[in-house]
Amino acid sequence: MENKESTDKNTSLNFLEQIITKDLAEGKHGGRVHTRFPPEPNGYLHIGHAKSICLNFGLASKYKGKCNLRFDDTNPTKEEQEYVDSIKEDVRWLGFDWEDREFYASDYFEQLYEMAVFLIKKGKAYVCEMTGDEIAAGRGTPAIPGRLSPWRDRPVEESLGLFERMRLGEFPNGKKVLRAKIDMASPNMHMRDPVMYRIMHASHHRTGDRWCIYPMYDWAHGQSDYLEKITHSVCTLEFEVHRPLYEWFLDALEITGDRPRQHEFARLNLSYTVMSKRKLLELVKEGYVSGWDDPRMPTISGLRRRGYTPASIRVFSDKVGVAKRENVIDLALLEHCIREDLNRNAPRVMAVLDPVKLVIENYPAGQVEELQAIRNPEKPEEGHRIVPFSRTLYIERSDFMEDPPKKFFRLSPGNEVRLKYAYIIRCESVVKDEEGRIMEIRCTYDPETRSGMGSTRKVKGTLHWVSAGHAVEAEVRLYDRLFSVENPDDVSEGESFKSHLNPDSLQVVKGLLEPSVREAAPGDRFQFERTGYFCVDKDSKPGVPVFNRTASLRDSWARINK
RNA sequence: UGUCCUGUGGUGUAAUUGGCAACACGUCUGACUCUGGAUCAGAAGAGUCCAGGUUCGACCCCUGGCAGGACAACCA
Repeated sequence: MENKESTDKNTSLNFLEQIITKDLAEGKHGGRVHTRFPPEPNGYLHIGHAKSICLNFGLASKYKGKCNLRFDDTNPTKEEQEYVDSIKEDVRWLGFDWEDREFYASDYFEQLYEMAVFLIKKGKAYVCEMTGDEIAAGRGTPAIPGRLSPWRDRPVEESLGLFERMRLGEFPNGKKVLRAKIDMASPNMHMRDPVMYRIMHASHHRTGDRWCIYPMYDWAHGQSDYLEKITHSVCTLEFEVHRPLYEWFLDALEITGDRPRQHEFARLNLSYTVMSKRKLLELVKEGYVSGWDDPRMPTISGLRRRGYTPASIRVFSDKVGVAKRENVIDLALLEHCIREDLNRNAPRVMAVLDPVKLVIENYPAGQVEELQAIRNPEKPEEGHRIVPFSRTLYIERSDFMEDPPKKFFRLSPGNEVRLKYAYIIRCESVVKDEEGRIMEIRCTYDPETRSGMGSTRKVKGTLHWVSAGHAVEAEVRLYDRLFSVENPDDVSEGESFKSHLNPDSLQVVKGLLEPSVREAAPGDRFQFERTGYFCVDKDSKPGVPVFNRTASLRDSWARINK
């Protein structure tokens, strides 16, 4: 029974793996598996792209194949070198290696041009002189067939000549296009004589001004796959309707042997998150966030800055799975993945984010003890850190209650708790200001109970603390979900997704931390004891470190309390 | 009143290709702890969109519905 289950787990393949396994078994592609990750360099990568990256590179490595990085740079007006650089950085950071296979659709412009000439000669493409509006109008609607272009049956030689002159720059933008001659009555809109080339007098981030005609996605993509000998061209569901066209071009080019096949999977959606580049760009441009790498953004760079690890994102992508049905993944799963990673790997540090002073009346003024605290209980081999202890400390305001309910195990008048790594203390009295706000908690300690002394006394609660005279002040940014509703895209007519922005998604507090964080460098991650996981921000200044909250610890007391 | 795709616990993914549904997240109990985190133990929660059919037997096959999504850029 147990054996059966474990075998099941091992043999349980997702649908793409099943396709590949079958292809391999049938001897397709000569036993090769070759995938590609093909971003357009028109923005920053987000967690949805991470899924695609993990999928494509993961499939390749699982089946001992290769995965290319290919920039789909066929629209110079939207693309920039900055994006190319950030994409490369993000893919690398995620832990994937495309080796020497960094390709660009723009590398194939010449070959694509030759292929187009071939199609014209075969009578399968023609130069059309209708305006954009005319083409759109002539295409019809999904239910109504389109009309034939008046240029559809012009002589091959004429199209050939015109196409060459398009390339030479003799015509202004929009004056002519090259269209595939397919079927204006097809129920599939993409088959109604799709545009293959448009005239764009724009300089390209890689080819400069060498070209003024640029291939459309459908024309460039499949052919690029073919030229790179891709076996499995994996893309998202919205390209499903493009597949017949993808096949048509390959057929028209009379490619009969080993050709790429397109397969679609459902893109990732995350609750409390928007994923479209357009919307993310809007948040950036209109200043709702500080930039593409704002720690609240679902971009790879945002998650990185927030403190997510590459491994946690890879694990997430794995747990999310692949299928063809639309999905909305619970943000809690992503959070679970980073907690799991950081709980195991992040060193601990004590921090007080909402401090209240605590004075130990019977502890000698001026005395300082250097206590040993374990760096990471999950990794004892990492040893200890030193934490100074003194008469005046700060504890978390929420760790004290004057009138505690039954199951409150923290500090309250007359009650005892342990200060982590230090002593058992008892609360003797509280000092308040005129408004009744607690200003100071007065305690006594039991000198026999220092950690490691082997005291057998038991208390129900343990508090974390920081020595007032030694604490390091830090800016601590507490992040919460960017949107306050599960599906921000679900808006009523005329409303914007921005109406669902969470006004409390960022709260900045001044925290007090144990002095060991002085050595922390940007990118370092910690678990603040009893609080959550934090990452040192890239903008951190030497004197006052800046921390981003990666995730909070689950507060069971809050759960009991509610 | 077009074509294509998809419907399995709250969420996501499985089910050896026909043998009465498993795993993960989440939720809820409890135990333990020098963090009430972590860990450990346990529970609730779907009978697989609906209706027929084939079959000894259907999440899986067939028929017909229904629901959701994609597609009408010289974007990708």
